[in-house]
Amino acid sequence: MPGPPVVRIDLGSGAPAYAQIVAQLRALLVSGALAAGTRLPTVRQLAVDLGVHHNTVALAYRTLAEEGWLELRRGRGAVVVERQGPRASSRAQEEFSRRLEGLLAKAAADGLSPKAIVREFEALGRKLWKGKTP
Amino acid sequence: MPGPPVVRIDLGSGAPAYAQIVAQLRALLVSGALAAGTRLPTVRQLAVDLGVHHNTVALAYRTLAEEGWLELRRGRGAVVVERQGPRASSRAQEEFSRRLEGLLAKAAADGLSPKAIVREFEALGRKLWKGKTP
DNA sequence: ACTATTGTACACAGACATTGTACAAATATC
DNA sequence: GATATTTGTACAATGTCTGTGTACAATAGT
Repeated sequence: MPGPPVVRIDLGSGAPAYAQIVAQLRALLVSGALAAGTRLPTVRQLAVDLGVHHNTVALAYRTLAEEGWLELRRGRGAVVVERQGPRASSRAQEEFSRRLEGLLAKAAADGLSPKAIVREFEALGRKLWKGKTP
Repeated sequence: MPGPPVVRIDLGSGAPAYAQIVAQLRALLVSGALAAGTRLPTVRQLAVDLGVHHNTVALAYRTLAEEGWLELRRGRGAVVVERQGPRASSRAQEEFSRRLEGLLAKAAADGLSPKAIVREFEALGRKLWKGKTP
């Protein structure tokens, strides 16, 4: 039986390390790959794996805890909890729309074809909603 | 005859102002809404419109100039030029994949339904490739 | 020629990201 | 049960990033 899925970050990507950790763990949480009850690696363990300071991982965990994904307790660790997502706000909708537009434009500017972009989108969609809301 | 399309940024969105300007202008450039030969507003004019410092706009313009979209000259202004986009690198492909995954997961976590997400994706696709590469 | 316009250079202030270090709460060991 | 270990947290220090104030350089207009 495998341990929890691994996180890999890309230093030198511009994006802050803690934000990359948050983004990747959130993807695993949304997809259900990290189900309620799962215990995450300790902040120090994951920090060593990624080559960053444990406070950087701690900040990522705290961010996810504030979103309702994790429960954090000293001495125990980080555990995934049941979570009822919020209702979609128009704020979130607009934010998503603008960020997606920027991302697609950047991809096109970098030479990715519309076909390749659509393919990637569909692949990620299957990955994220793997049997959740088909 | 209308002037060039307007840019609107959202301070308090977390994203840096100059990055928002870059992202929105790049979207207009990719879609062809800003064609070669078009003259952009001066850095000071756009800065006043957006409520930021002109050096902030200048940084955005310089970023787009380095990507090959604009030609900048003192006294003249910023003009859109013909641009041959690069071939897609695997680096760009991976970058896009990870950013898109993070964005989709964030949207899902914020309560957006898969249906709403797909709808937005298709709408933006039509907007960005309006008659370019169908 | 001279003035106005326009992008640029550079130093400064504040916010943010990461780290070093020490601490507090829970658990494991004996 | 006392004690050591494990685990998340608090906080200051440092370097980087963002945005601004101000002055300058190059082009255009008169």
